[in-house]
Amino acid sequence: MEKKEELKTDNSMANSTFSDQIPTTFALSGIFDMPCESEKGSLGFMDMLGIQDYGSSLFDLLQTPPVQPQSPLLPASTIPESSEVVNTPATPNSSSISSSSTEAANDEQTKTVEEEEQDQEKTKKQMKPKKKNPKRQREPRFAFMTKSEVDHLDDGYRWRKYGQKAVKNSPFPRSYYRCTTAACGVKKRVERSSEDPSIVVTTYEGTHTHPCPITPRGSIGIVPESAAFGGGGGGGGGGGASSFIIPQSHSSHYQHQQQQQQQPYFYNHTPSMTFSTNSSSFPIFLQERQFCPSPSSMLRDHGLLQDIVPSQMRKEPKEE
DNA sequence: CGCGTTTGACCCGCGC
DNA sequence: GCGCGGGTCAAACGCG
Repeated sequence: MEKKEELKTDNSMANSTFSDQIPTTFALSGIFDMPCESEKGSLGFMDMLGIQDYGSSLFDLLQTPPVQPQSPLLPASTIPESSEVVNTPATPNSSSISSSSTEAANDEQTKTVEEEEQDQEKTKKQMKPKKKNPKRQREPRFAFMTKSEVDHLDDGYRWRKYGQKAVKNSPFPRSYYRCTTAACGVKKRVERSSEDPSIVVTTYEGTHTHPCPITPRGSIGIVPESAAFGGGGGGGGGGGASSFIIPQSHSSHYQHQQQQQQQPYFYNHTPSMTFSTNSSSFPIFLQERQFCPSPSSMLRDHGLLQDIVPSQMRKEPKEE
């Protein structure tokens, strides 16, 4: 009962129009989980940021003391709370590297005969395509934290909620979303930080196999904040969510790098992955695992990674 | 009627 | 082997 109320409240937030729920400040971070085998070889910007491997638990991440007392990208004066939390990469000591989140990335796989039998045995049990595949590969994952009142951030795609679970050690539930586009198996998890309820942790998993339904492929890229605010999310019907704009012009560091590199933040099939900013929010991307050592593969498909991560940050790791 | 959400049940992996 | 926690399914329900 109480739980129900809680969830209702949660939903009400998510369903609110982003216009009145629009967060004034966004602080972001990202987690990448590439289905690579190499555990230690490659280095991403995770190293650039002095970040260690992340575990699968986002809460571990949130609860981990920051490596950097204060990120130069996040003026604490503006976002005192989030700056601490959001810039909270796992410390070398935070051995929350479970990396064992056995995601059913390939749950679309065909079932084996054995599994069919199992299904039959389980009579009323819903047939689950999940199999005991020891090498279950995970889709690339990207997570970031957002300081927002709204749970479900509108990234331009349409999502359908398919589940919600209570998260241990957290009063807030975790919501599971799936891209509504057929044949697109991208999933998204949204949960609110128990430490700081104002922080929403969104985890994307997989790669969209289609252009953004809201922002056509060609028009995506660097979205002007104002435009993104008014158009990207709002127009999208992404489902009562807040749009978010990746800040660019306000981040001196990023801007500087960008100007130097003259490379856009986003790549082709970028959804309108934009993050709102009030001149005080900065995306901080973290890598959960590591990048695939193959440069070509990186360029080809990074999933959401290539959508969001600045190119210079995605520079292929020097062979180790 | 179509689409999205809610929610309880189920499945699976992991740790003990 | 068992329990726990995370992830998913699908029927029921709500809404436009």
